[in-house]
Amino acid sequence: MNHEDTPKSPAQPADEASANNLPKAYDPHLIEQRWAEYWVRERLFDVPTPATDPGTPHLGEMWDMEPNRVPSRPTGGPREAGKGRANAFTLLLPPPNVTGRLHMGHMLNQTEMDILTRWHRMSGQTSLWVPGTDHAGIATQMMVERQLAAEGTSRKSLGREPFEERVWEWKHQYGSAITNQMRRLGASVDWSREYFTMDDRLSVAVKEAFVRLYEQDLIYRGSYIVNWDPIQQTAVSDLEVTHEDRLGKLYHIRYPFADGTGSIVVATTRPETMLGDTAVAVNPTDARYTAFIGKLVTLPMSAVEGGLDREIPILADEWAQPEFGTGAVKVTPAHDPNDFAIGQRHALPSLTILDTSAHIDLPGSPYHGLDRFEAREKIVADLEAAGLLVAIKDHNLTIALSQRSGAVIEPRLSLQWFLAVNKIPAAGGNSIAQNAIAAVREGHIKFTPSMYEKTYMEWMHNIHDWCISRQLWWGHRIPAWHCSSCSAITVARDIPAACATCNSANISQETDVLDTWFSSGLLPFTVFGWPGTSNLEPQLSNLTPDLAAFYPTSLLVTGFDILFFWVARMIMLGTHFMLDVPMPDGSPRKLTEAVPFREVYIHALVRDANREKMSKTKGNVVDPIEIITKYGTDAVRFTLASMASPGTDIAFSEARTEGNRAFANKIWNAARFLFMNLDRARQAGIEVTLPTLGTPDLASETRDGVSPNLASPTSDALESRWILTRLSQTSAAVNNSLSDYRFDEAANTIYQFFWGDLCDWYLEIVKLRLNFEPTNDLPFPTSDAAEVAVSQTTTALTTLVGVFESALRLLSPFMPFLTEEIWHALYAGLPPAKSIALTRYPQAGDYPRDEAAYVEMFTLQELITTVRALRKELGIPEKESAPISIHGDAKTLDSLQFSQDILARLARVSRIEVSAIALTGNNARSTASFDVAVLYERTIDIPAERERLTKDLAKYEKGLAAAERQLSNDSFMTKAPSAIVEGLRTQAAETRLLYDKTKAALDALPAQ
RNA sequence: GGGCGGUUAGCUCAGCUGGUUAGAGCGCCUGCCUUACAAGCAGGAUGUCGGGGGUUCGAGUCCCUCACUGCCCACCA
Repeated sequence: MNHEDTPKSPAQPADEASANNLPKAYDPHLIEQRWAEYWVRERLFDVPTPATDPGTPHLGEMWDMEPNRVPSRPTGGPREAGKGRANAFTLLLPPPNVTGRLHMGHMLNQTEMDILTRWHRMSGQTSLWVPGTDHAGIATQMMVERQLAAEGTSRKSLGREPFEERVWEWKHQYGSAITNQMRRLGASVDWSREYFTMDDRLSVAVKEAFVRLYEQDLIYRGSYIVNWDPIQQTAVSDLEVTHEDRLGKLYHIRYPFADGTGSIVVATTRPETMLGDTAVAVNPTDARYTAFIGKLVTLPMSAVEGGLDREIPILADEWAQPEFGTGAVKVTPAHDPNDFAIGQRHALPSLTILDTSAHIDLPGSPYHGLDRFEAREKIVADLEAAGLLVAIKDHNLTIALSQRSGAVIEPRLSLQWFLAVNKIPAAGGNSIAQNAIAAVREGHIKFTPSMYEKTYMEWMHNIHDWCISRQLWWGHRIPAWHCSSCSAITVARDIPAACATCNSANISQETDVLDTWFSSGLLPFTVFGWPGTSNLEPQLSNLTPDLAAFYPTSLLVTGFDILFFWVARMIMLGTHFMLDVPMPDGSPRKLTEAVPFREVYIHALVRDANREKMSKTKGNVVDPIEIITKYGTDAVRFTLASMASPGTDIAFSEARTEGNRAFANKIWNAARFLFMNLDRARQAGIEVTLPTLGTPDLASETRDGVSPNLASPTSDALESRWILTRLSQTSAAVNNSLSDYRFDEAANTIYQFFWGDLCDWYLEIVKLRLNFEPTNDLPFPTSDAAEVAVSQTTTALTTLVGVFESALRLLSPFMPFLTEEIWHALYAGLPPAKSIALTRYPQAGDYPRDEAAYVEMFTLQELITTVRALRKELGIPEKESAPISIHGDAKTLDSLQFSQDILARLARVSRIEVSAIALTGNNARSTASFDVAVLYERTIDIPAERERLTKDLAKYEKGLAAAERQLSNDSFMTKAPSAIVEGLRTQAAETRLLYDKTKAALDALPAQ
């Protein structure tokens, strides 16, 4: 911890930890970078593939593998997800886009994952966190296209292959920006397993998945209405479309009957699509129109030259709703999903009248080449001129926008590839959606918070086939070849030489690529090597050693925004493919082992301090790197963790972060205190045993008992017994909270323990026990004094170091940098493990509990607090000591008798008198267990005192009344559990006592 | 149009299966540079738990209803 020099290798820190060379204020910059690099360089969190042992991969062997070696699994740590399963905790990082920059959402996500991974690792599980990045089709393509535009060129003028090369170049140059930012956060991932979704091995897997689904007849190609983004010029899935309410117009347009006998008025929001109308529909029950059914109308564009002069039928279809508009609807099958369905029902032709950029595509017509919105205006004007525009009404409509480009979605009939999610495979079994539903319904996947299970189910039950093709260049190109001779399609794993149908060599590969989510939906098994490379029996070969060891993954941590995009797709594809992969023992895999993960933890959105969604346009985006630079990574991590309560969004607060930086500083200074005293001890020749409880070797020996290191030589002083009890309680609470993903509870518990218990009380008391100059100022009168002092100092310091080291381990998953730094310094260059992250997580059973000490300490704290308050009220100067008088039961007095030195130091008590009678008056206060008076002559502020007492009295009176009402209520007495009744009785008695005392004090106040 | 949340101190939020007198951090007020820490220490003030009704011996907690607010889903021209 020598910060004056150039940073030393963290593996060999300064020889001696000394308070002298520690800066007074904690400066995260001096240490964070160093440790982040150390963790990566030393490969501390890598988990190698288990040795191939055909038949039964043996995870037990992994315990001997350095360096991810952890103490044996203690009892009371994380709950095991599946019984009888290897002791592994596996987690897949939701891959950020290669184009991405770290934002607060990432940081929250990664902080939570890192806390859990570090906790599981320290709890004795082989913990594997797999990182990677996503090629993010559209986003990346856009990024490079923008770059090209700046250079005055374009994707199209470059051509497909040079463009793809260009994107790869971009990826190699900038693609690691986000993972480098991750390293800075201290994410304890296995970097040796880092993947990119377009890596060769993953591309092979994507191809394999596609081909298998095609062979199973679950992928098909067809012409359907899809959501078309005219800017990107590609189809997008339903999920990539957002809806916005806008005020629009409803146009009433007259369509004259072809026979000249009249007309019908239709209502539409999109007059321009009438160019593609092939029918008019009315409801069969609509009496206004039944007579017209079967008649032909002339498309009113007939006045225009260009082949638009056509007659279309009026037909009956349930879709037309009499109440809406005029009750008659024009039908444009190629440009509206509903109209398409009507067209299907009535075998109508589909006329595509817009090109891929949403311009009218009708050569020869006066509208040709116009943008759809320009065309609308012109058509409306023309209709009006022709006297065919009946009305224009305001109309609230919902428009569909492309999430990525913001373009108004144009429903467009086009040839796309789909995944049939509701189809029962030819070979039998369940549909993809059915498996995905069963996996959750049968409890093989658990959602936290559980309400998301409902959301998931709702969506999955109403799911449509998934359009998986995209008209992009960047992505996994669909492994299908079109034959120009017979137009058959050949789908193959390897580039085919000829058409599989007619054997023609005139084949060319499909130009579409796959939806990015198709490849990321496969990740939970493809990252572990699926489909395998061996040439064994194909199905069996799919079980790679990594899959055997790590699939299903334990957990998925993510935001709800990708619940459908990614989570649902992983469940669909995971259950579909993995059901075919045998278990390590050769038995068929069941659904429970086929799921991609056993649990899903869904976290909140990070918003700004005003609860506004962070967005670039609003300019309220909080850059995590900026905040980290300002407050330190640990402080930001701790802030996010402490605010991450399930179900509610996080309003990121800089004030909170500031508070947590103060917490880090507090710990830093507690460490300085510790090192200062270790220095003194060294100079005084006192030897302090460093704690080994958390180290791998000792942990296995002490797993069921109390560490000999902490139990002995442990001071039997009250504060020692108390702090160990608190440590045990805190460990229990933190482990419980983390089991339930209650990061907020866990963080707050540790905060309270470290600051409240350890620093505010324990450290202050321990100062009394540390005495390095036995000849001076000694409270012991005997000649053995020096010896006693040395032994007391030794045990006190040993306990202090032990407790502090445990607290560091407890905090380590939350604040990995700070704790790593101090922990290494504690061992002065000879740490018992390479990292605090490889030590054992504190367990309740690691520390002796002493309930009596807990109660005794509570009374003492109450006394000290009361005396402090009285002193303040009496206006006693801070530095001045004062005598007190106590009245209480024998037990209380007895216990306080041994704590006189503590009272003297913490409450500046110079002398203690015992009073046989109750104490009242303006210098006294009462609690349930004692009365105490500070003996100090000073006039007090009588009105203020009267006000305080009156307030108290009212409070007691109210409480007493409530309690007595309850106690005299027969049904309460008979129905309430006895513990509650007893509790209330005790409380009532105490309140009565306090009431009486307060009343007496009030009466004793001089009148004014 | 369906569905799901939220409403607790000035601010941001806890409060688990209903059970003693509702908590924390920040902010605020008062006094302290007490030799680990002023990014600190000590003391203090602050709530008809959104409104109304109900169930219960007992409701911040369960039910109904209203209000406000946020989000997700949705093919009504």
